[in-house]
Amino acid sequence: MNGRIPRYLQIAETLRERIRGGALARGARLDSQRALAREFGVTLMTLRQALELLEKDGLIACRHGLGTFVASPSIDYDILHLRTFAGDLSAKGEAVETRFLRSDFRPPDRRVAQGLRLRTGEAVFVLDRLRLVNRHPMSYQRSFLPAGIGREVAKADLAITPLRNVLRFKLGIEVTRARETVFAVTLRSLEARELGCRPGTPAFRSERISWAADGAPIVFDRVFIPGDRFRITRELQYEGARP
Amino acid sequence: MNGRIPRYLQIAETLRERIRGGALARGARLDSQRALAREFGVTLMTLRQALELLEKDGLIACRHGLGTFVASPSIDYDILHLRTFAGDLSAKGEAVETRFLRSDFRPPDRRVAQGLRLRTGEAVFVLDRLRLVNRHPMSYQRSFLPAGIGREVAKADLAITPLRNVLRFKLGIEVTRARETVFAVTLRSLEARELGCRPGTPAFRSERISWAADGAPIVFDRVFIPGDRFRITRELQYEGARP
DNA sequence: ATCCTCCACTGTTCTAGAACTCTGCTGCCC
DNA sequence: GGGCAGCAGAGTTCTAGAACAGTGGAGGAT
Repeated sequence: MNGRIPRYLQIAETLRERIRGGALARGARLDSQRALAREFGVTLMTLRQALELLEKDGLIACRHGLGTFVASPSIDYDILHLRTFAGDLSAKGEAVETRFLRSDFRPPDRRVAQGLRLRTGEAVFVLDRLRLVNRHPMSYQRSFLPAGIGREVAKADLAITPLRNVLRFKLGIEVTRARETVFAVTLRSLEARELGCRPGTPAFRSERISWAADGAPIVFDRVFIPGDRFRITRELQYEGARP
Repeated sequence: MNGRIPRYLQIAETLRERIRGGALARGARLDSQRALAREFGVTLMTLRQALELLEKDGLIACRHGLGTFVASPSIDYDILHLRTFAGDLSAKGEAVETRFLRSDFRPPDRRVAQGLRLRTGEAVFVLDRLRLVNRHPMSYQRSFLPAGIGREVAKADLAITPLRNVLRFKLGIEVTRARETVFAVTLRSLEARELGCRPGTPAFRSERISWAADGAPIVFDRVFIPGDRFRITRELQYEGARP
């Protein structure tokens, strides 16, 4: 029956804001623990409780004798969870934003044509988007849709409406199955430019095909995510002998 | 240059022993934090540091106003994809071969030291192996083990005995839990040479920590897999209403 | 120039309390 | 009997220090 928030949680939140807001750049060193304790008017123990929280979240890294540093943001993606990428991120309290770049009708490459089961010569609707987490580019996503669906989708304002919602509410299409394949690649100049990194940067390339209930392929997504901003995590449990 | 072990680590180890040894049954309530602090002759703060460790390992659960309880080991049987990412490809009917490269005792880097919960200065047993599929190098694997375990493991003929079997049958250690994290990287010259590709080749780097039933870290595996030889695939099923 | 020792600064561990909240029970009051 | 106030005992948060331990640089010795 009490709205009281522990001091160390408040401090953690304040520091989190500073990092998120850019007041503390990645790799920067925070003030010493003693200085921060003075600034917040708490003891070392209390401040350290706050830091431990941030460290557990991977936002900072403490190094004995050196200082406390802002970790380069790397987002964990639990591959066993079925949530969409954006959903996973927003669940972690990050500010996720999708920026519409451009759309077009174009002939697909062979992988896309095969994935969407198109006849040769059939054009597809191409949709380029950029996902930002905490205002930093996180992934460059190019989606391909069959021309028939694409023509309907193109009428919607994709700058504000999520593609999934357009499919579900305007077209009544429900995605029920998907297959995702992840490759390790290096970025080429086009993707690197959009993501603000150098060509040759290591990255994940994810390709996902989504099917409707009737088995018709709906979307082919191709996503590029720089390796320094992302990682895939799995927790494994082995059954068997136990104490 | 110091074998000193913090008091809270010693206490955590003692409690771990009690749980492992059956002195504390699952679901049993531990003595109150104040009583335990008295018993070990430390302050509440120090004792709580020990409890936090055990809680993070999932061995105990603290409940405000009620007490501290030995966690009942909850096994997730619904996670059925237990095959490790970098692990056995043999199930796919490929001719898999493991080539022993070298082993050594060496000081670990920071990531390894942290993952294995080592004190600085403590050396680890390093084991380098190459996995070949159809006689082609597939992954370069470097495993790190705590020195105590490593000394026993080093006595085995690792060129012919799988590490997992050495742990299980010679040391009686059963891995019950693991966490795997996958990064996108480019290969550096050492790994590239072993794998027979050019430096700068895009690759997956997988890091896995494996824990025994009592929560002790056993192995830190670091695996490099060139991107042109491997990819991760997963099937997703969406059922009914989803977020 | 090179090595080494020392030192300042950093994070880390710990003491000895005090006051707080949360939970379940007990006993009073109706 | 039913409800509710209070209480005891549990975990939680916090103070104000002190001492320990790892790092890297400054300055002296060689």
